[in-house]
Amino acid sequence: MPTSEGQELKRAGLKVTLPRMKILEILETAEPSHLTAEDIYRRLLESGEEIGLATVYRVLTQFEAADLVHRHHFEGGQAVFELDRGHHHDHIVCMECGHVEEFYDEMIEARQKAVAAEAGFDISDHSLILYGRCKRSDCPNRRDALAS
Amino acid sequence: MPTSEGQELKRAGLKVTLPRMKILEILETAEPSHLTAEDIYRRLLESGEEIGLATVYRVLTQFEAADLVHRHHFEGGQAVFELDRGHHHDHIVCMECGHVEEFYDEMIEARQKAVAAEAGFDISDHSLILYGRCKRSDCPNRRDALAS
DNA sequence: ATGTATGCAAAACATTTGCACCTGG
DNA sequence: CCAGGTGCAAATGTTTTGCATACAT
Repeated sequence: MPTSEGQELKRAGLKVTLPRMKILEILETAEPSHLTAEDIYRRLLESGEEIGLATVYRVLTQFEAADLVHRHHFEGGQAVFELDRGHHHDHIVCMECGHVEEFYDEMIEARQKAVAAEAGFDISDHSLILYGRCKRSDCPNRRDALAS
Repeated sequence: MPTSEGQELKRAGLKVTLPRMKILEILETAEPSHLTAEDIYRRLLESGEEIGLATVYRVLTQFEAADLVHRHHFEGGQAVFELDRGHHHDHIVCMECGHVEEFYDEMIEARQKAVAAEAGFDISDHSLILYGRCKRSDCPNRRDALAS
């Protein structure tokens, strides 16, 4: 019985290997869903896998090329990776606790297109990130400050 | 007679030194107005100044803290710096030639605020970058591809 | 003078790459 | 079996830092 991970990999034209399976599995079950390469590496080690950080980067780069994941450059140096679940969205990042919230706004998307057309650009991608503070005390995912 | 650069530095609470003056001057007269630290370093060397790259980074970081400049993280690894001329705007970046165009859209700004409020965030900053291709043949500022 | 800024070289990081070995189909 | 994938270590590219010297006030 082929796993769903295995099928996804084949569909993407990638050989089904253990590192790729494991990394995909981590991305699929990750909570929160935005992880750095090191986050993934650490989780692999924790679950006893002998996978190198270089492989994590290589696999993530392949996944990105295959549109399985997106790479975001939030503030703080490290890129974060997120599984493409088919629904485009933008991000709000809490600079106090690192919590990431997703949103999608039809009007913003439309205005972006209009603005690009006006400027004579063919847009292939965009990045919209709001930085701020979530006022909730139950803020999950507390990690080192992302703030500059 | 104090130069305008000198006054700006004093206003920002920074001691008036030659490296700071020169770097501020480069930022003020830069065309295009988005420069990497290396861009600035190269221009300093070209005009015969003996200023280290480390100093360029230190000064830019201080300028950023003093809100004299903004630091943007376009794709391609290097941060780019831009003088704060008092008018907030977002960016369209051509992935073929690196040309950067600025835009401001009231509706997008308004929607961002609304979205943030809905999510319970206090927004302190945001980053909106559109990536694409400018179709013009007279595309200025041709540099190494920024594309991934 | 005196505390801060600077230059240089070395460190710190995130990420990529070379290469010998291992593995999936 | 054999192309491609992986681990490790070393290289890369950007940005930061330690420290002795130089400078602004």
